[in-house]
Amino acid sequence: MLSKKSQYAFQALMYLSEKEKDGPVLIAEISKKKKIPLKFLENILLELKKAGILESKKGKGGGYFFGKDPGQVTLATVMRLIDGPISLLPCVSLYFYEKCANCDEKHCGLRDVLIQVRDANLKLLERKTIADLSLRPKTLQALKIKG
Amino acid sequence: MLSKKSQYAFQALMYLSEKEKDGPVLIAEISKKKKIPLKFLENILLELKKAGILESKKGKGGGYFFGKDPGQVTLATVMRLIDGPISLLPCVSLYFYEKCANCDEKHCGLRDVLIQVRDANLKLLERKTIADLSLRPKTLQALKIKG
DNA sequence: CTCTTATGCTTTCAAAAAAATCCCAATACG
DNA sequence: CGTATTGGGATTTTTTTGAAAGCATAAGAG
Repeated sequence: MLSKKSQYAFQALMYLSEKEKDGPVLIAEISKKKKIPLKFLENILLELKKAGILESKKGKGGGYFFGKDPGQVTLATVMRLIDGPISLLPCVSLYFYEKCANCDEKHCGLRDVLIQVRDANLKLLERKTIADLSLRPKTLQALKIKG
Repeated sequence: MLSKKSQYAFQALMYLSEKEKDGPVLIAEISKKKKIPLKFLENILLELKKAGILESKKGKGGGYFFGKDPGQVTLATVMRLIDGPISLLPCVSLYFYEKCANCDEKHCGLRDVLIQVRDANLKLLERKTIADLSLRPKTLQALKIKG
């Protein structure tokens, strides 16, 4: 399961993505609109900034905004940043690999399945970006039908 | 990520599956062979028993054994039993559904993606069983080549 | 019937992680 | 300068996880 922290991160990123054209957005505004505890949100945004996903400006007219194109920020990147491994066990993780305590990886049936699970997840999470979360398929469909 | 508890559960189930023909297996034996803390393992096996996956017999010649065919016990079942939801958020869970605090499900792009992720996971985890963990593809391949 | 061998069940404890809060420093702008 | 806003660590609270202890219960052997 995703932690509250990464749920908040996604909500904040979606909000920022929608407001992208309006310039910097205040933490307080996101906090209020998305009902995220203010100080917790501060930490989250800071972490996203350190990773280069967001940027910020202090003082009047300041706030947070994207440091890179929301269409370039994958869900997998955000999840790894905030929650760590996407894999179900460290022994199948690409970015956070750790050897199993008590299992021979060459003969572990569980590992084989978890690698398949990992790949299925990555196939989706590495493709989908923050931009995809706002431009939803259903919305696009609706537009198609209308147009 | 899977908890230690469900890792232990899978290891124990794999061990029991291999020893199925030898009759009941002692908790202590599993604990020793798989290096799982004894008392922790007791609780895990008990939980698996309550779910009908395992059965047990007390006294001399007692121990744990399968209550149903290992080929009928899916990984998804075990994971839900021990760790809870397989989905990344409760709002997309089939067995542990809970409404999102602050998002309109009909217009949540994140939810759409997480449903896809859930389905990709279930496709694998509902198919694979404990029996599959022991009878590994590579082993079968080796047998094919030999035979 | 009672001794031995096992599991059953509740409770408790400790450690770690998650979530939230607090404080003050740094920076930008007018 | 003074106000608005983020920076960033320290701290606290809560929840979850991992593990252990202890006594209860059941089954079989003799």
